Amino acid sequence: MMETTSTRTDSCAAPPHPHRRPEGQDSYTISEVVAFTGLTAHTLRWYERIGLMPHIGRSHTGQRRYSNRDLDWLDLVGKLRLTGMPVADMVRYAELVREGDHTFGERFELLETTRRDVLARIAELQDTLAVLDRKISFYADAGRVAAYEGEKVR
Amino acid sequence: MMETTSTRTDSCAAPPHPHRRPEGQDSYTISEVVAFTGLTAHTLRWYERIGLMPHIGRSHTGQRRYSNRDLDWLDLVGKLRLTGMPVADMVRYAELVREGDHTFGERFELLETTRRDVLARIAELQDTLAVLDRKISFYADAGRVAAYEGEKVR
DNA sequence: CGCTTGCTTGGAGCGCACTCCAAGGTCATA
DNA sequence: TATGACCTTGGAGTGCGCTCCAAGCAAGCG
Repeated sequence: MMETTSTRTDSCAAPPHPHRRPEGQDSYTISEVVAFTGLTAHTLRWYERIGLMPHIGRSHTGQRRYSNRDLDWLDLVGKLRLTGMPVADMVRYAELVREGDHTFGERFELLETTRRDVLARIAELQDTLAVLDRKISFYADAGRVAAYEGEKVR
Repeated sequence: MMETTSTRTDSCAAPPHPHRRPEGQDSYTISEVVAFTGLTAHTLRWYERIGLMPHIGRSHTGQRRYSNRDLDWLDLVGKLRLTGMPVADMVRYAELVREGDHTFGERFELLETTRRDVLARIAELQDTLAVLDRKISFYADAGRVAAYEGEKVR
């Protein structure tokens, strides 16, 4: 078997990074990174192609060797992805990082905007949760009483 | 102009349904529903085609006339959409509703599963928020000090 | 009557985020 | 040294959720 699709380990894993090797020996193959992140090798290569990752270091024969730093970046990308941030925006952020220190302000603003988006999203979800709870208790205790959908949803 | 793309009003609108007409006179054209929901007419027709909406009532000339009930259903669909629930699952739920009372159990379970998903999603987002906050304060008070990305992200 | 606006349909097209393929080179173990 | 797992590339394909198109019908208006 090759190119495993998603060896995503249980998400209730340990907090830090149990698998990482110390600085200096931090050189991971793409399949190791697949195992750590749950991303596919395809996706990792694609991230690099579109500029969402820096160019990854290579072995003497041209194979990718990821560093701890690369893994940290992937962690951040993973988090940002969870917020629903478009890949294009993350690429933009990556570009700002590559461009150097004079982009600090812009990066800061991008993060702040994202933060506000996340807060708004959480609020939306909590709103939805309320609707869901109402509907669930409706089903739970109205048992099977004439209860068609759309009835006092809100 | 026709087929406006997104006349989404500010989301801090009034809680109930300021625009609705009383039962008996609740007959809205597709463009009215577009204005209410922020969906496009295309999307509304598509929802109907794929079975996410029941077949909508028609005028004597075959034009769609939405009822308050239809609007309620669209509200629910909008909420479920916010949770990230796939359209296919919402269609499944719609089917269960059409199939009648004997699907109560299954509907209940679907809602409960969704509820758990939403809770998990909120937790994820809060986790992300913490990362974001850390990074933001890093940018804020480290000012412009050597601060490359991936540095102690977590 | 012609013009505009708004609605109808089936089917094609689009943007995003992957996802996979084909052809070939590399590495570790027996 | 040979087998098989793993890696490389550019480019094509997929699935989702819309999004749009073309052709045509119906109503209102000057």
